[in-house]
Amino acid sequence: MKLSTKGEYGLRAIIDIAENSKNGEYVSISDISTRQKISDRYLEKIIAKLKKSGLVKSSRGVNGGYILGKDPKCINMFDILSVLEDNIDVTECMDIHVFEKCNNHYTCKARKLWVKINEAVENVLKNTTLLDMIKQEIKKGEEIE
Amino acid sequence: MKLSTKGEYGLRAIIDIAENSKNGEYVSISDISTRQKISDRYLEKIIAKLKKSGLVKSSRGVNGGYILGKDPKCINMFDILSVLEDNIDVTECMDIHVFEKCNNHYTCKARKLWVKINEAVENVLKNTTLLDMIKQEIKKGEEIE
DNA sequence: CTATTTCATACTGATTTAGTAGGAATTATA
DNA sequence: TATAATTCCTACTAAATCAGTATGAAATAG
Ligand code: FES
Ligand code: FES
Repeated sequence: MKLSTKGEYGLRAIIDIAENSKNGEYVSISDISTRQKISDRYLEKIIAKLKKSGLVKSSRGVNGGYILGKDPKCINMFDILSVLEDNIDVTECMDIHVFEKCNNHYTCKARKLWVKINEAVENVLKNTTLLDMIKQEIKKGEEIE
Repeated sequence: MKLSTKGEYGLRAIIDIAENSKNGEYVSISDISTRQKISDRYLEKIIAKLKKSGLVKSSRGVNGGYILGKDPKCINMFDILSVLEDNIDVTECMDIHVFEKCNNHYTCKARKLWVKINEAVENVLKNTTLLDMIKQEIKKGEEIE
């Protein structure tokens, strides 16, 4: 039940972009990779997916890099992770294309749980925006730290 | 973000046991494997985990097999899946033992999402009992099928 | 022109997954 | 007591996936 590093690194990367292109500056892979301590070659490949989906836009050449493709409050976690992860469902049999795999799709009791888990996860993902992730939460009593 | 077959098969197996040992009869691996269409050798290994954790009890020899170790309403999905899956958290860094892995555990913005997902999944798992899974739901309008 | 950057494609070692295999121990029943 | 049915225990393995490398072309600012 684990996310791949693509999902993990990719989310960290887009958060990094959101935080570091505040003045319209492009954020380069090398910057992200040093800040996030992730292999730059690997990051390239991961960010390519974000690019392809339109979640980020790019500029080549000197001072190039990436910026968000949309307003951070219009990007939610489901958008991001479904691009990064090959599939986001808990089991194969949740995928309509492989529904024959199960011995008895329609009566299978286990299926009820997969549905519930999927719903719960999707609910979190769709209701959490990129803005939610980057905004500072001011909580009382935390000044001490 | 996918469950392993251990989790999938294991849950189907314990549901099968719950449904087929109604009169105190032990349910054998070969019965489960033919009903569920899962390799019996593989099932052996999976059910061994359930046995070890006390979720099922076994009897060797002729007419042997497995029965539930507890009342199905006292077994929840978290109990079952945490025994079957090596880890149930969405990312490594949710594991306290590997918290150094993250570049900055305390300020990492991505972490907020991992926490939310984990909470949502745990909530479903802990609030769904084995009894919930096996009981027939009578819904109006389904007699037609 | 040159340095810097993304973009595209192919390759690879390590790890994990999903099983298999062989046989010992236990038990009901005839 | 012999036998068949069952769990139990440990080791092995082929295939797939993961995580990352490698190479170099294309674009662009200065
Ligand atoms: S529907 Fe896939 S496990 Fe049953
Ligand atoms: S705490 Fe693990 S990704 Fe940040």
